[in-house]
Amino acid sequence: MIDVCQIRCIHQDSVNRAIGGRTDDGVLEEAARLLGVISDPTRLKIMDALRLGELCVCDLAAVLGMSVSAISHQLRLLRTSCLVRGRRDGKIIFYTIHDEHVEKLMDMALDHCRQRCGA
Amino acid sequence: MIDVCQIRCIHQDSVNRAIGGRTDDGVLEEAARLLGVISDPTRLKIMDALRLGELCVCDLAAVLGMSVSAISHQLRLLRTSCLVRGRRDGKIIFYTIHDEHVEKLMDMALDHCRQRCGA
DNA sequence: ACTATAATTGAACAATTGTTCAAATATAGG
DNA sequence: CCTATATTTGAACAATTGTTCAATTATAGT
Repeated sequence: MIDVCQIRCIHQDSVNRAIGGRTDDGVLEEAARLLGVISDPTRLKIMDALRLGELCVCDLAAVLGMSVSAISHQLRLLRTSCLVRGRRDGKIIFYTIHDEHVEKLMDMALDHCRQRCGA
Repeated sequence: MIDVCQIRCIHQDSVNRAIGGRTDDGVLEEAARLLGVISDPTRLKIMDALRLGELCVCDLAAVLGMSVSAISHQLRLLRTSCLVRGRRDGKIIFYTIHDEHVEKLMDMALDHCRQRCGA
C-alpha cells in the first residue's frame, strides 16, 4: 500500500501537465546509466587525462597511480558508453575522448560544481 | 605492490603532459559527486517532471508513482547539490529546477544518449 | 612455434546506494 | 493548545558498484 497522499494535497492540473510532458522512461533510464558512467572519480580522472591527447592503458595507470587492471575495467565502461574510443597501433591501444560533445558535457559539469550554491 | 607497468611501455612525454595539465582532484571528485546525483533514474525523473513547472513532494509522488518518503529522500540530495530549489507556501513546499544551467546539463545528457554509437 | 608484453576478463570482497517502514518536525486552522 | 496535514528524517535491508588478484587473450619479434 503506497502512501500516495490523499487527493486533497495533489495539484491535479500540475500533475497532469507533468505526466503529459514527461520524457520517455527508457530515455531517462539510459541517460541515468550514461551519467552514472561519468559520475565516478576514477573515470572522470581518466577522461580528464585524455583531454590533452591520447594515452594507452599503461600511461593512464601511471597518471592516476592505479593498477592497469583497475583502469582497464573502467575503460571498458567508458568504451561501451561511447565516452572514449581506442585505436590500436601494434600491441598498444591508444585512447581518446569519443567526441567533442562528450568533452562539452564534462565542461558543463565542472562549471556547475565550481559555482557556489546560493540557498 | 602496484603493477604500474615497466618503464618501457610508458610514453613518458604524454604522461608528463597529462599530469601537468590535469584538473585538480578536488574539483573532479566534486564533479563526480554532482554527476552521481543526476545519474539516478528516480532523480532524473523528478528533474524531468519539474521542467514544466513547480510541484510539491506529493505531486511528484503521484507523477512517479512512488512513496512520498522515497521522493523526499531524493529531493534532499537534489537540494543540497543545488539541482532543485524549494519555496514554501504555507504547509506546502514547491520545487523547481535550480537554474537554467542545470536544465542545459540535462539536455546535453539526453542528447548524447539519443545519438547512436558508431564503433 | 615460442617468448614477452599490452591489455582484457572473471570471481570475490568491501563499500556505497536506494527504498521501505516507522517516527519526528513544521505549519495552519479550529 | 490540540488536531490534521505536508514533509523530513533515521535505521535497516537488499542491490549495486569499484578494486584487487589471478588467469586469459591478442599482438609482435625472434
